[in-house]
Amino acid sequence: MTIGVTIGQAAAFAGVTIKTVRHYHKHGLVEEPRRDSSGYRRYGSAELLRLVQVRTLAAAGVPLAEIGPLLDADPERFAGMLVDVEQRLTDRIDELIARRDTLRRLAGGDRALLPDRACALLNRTAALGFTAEQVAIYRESLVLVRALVPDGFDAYLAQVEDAFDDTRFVELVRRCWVAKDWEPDDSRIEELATAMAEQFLANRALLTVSSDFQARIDTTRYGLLNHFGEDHEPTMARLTALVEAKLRSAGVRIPHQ
Amino acid sequence: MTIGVTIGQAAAFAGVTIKTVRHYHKHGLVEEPRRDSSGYRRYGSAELLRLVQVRTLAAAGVPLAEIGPLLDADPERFAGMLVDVEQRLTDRIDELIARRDTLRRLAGGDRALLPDRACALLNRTAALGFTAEQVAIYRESLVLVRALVPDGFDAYLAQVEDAFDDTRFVELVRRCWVAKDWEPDDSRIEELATAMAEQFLANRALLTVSSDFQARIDTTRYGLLNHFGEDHEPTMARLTALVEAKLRSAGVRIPHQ
DNA sequence: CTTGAGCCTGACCCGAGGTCAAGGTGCACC
DNA sequence: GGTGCACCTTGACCTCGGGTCAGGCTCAAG
Repeated sequence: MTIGVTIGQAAAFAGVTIKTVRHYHKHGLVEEPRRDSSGYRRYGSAELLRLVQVRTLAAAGVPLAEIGPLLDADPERFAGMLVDVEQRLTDRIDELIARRDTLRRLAGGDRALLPDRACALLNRTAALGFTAEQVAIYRESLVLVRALVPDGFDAYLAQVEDAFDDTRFVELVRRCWVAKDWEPDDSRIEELATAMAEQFLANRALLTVSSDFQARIDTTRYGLLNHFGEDHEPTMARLTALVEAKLRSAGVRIPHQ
Repeated sequence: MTIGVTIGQAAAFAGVTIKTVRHYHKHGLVEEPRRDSSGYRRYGSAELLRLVQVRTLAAAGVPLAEIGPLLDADPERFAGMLVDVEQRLTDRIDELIARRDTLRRLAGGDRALLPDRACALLNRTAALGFTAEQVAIYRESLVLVRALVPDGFDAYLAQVEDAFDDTRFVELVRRCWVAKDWEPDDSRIEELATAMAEQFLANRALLTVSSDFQARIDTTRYGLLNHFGEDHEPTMARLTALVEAKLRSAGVRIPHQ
């Protein structure tokens, strides 16, 4: 009567492959069992127990290099470490659940990149009558701002929400979008810049940015005026410059460049 | 005004390392963004979106090689594949939860190797007055039987549970254990073998093994008589041989060797 | 003008196994 | 007593998803 089970049976019992069992032997996690007359490994319950222990810990995400010392530690320490391993496992489970939620957002474009609050803002922008292109550009600016200043993003959103409550300001922004297609030397630009600056000064909340935000956004532009492509939009560049100049001369500190 | 965010900001936004972003570029998962005048990569919202998509799928366990085709598929197929990915993720979560439960069993030896039902059986064995050593040997036999014949294990347990209800049988088994220390030619062995065979014949249920079990256990011994170390226990070997002979002459089919 | 952080490429390294090759064993069936 | 066929042996190399290191460039601040 040959005593003990073969490597295949041991592997099946522990729920791993034969190769994995040999891997564990090679790394000293499970001692090599005795061999039968033909050189086959023969596993007894002690080795099976060890194998199940190793596999369970490995499957829980414990690196192989840590498993040996862990299993060889005295029972007290072992129990303590088990609690730790369980905690790590729980964290991983929670993370996977979070990933699954993110995955669901993936189906609907924006929601993968922006929090619900920002998506709501985009919807509001659309409802205010801005064109699809305008909304898309604004969306891009939101994504980039969030990437640039993750910590200040919530404060930024709050400021924009406030701005949207200022109907005169919204109207001016709409006119700025129209101005995009004017010639850079159109005389109405001067007029629009004056109105814009006055509105900013009348509602100073539009200008306040958190110090955190301010500190890091120097190279970027503030509020709704911030948008890329200015290189290709000389009219907008001129409008922005005029508004900035007017605000500065009214004593508002605005970073240059 | 430099447009777009740097690789570090993009990586932080997506929650990966810089190295990982470059890895994705190298494998064509995220297109290389344009570079600024100094050769730095500059990411726009399109690349950020793609990056978040890739990271989300990768974190959900989708192999990198599958992610490209998946994201480039038309929206309908994409949605379908997302469901599939989500299913895989759910499976993994469930598996991790199961692992966590197994981990808890690791603290208490037996429970990592044997189902609760088998542990209960061991406790019952102990309560019936068998010594700790006897219980330990029986435990080992249970583990090995489970490793050898995983599918037949439940049926085997059921049979043993029945056997334990047969008080005369239990008494005989206890006497067998005592016999272990007798000389191989002790005359009481003959007597004991006769009693054992009679009991088997009186309660045929003790002999029935599921065909599934039977088919694969030929090289092993049946029921409680099955235990290793017979090589070192000539007395037990003789007892077993006598019982088998008596059963065979009574017409019971027992595999040889 | 230096300092420190961030970026560039490229080559090699790592964990946890998987794959392939070339051969020995055990057993059932003809 | 062959002959499959599944299973076992060792050893060398491969894979995936990155990490690490080296050597050099760029940028903003003090």
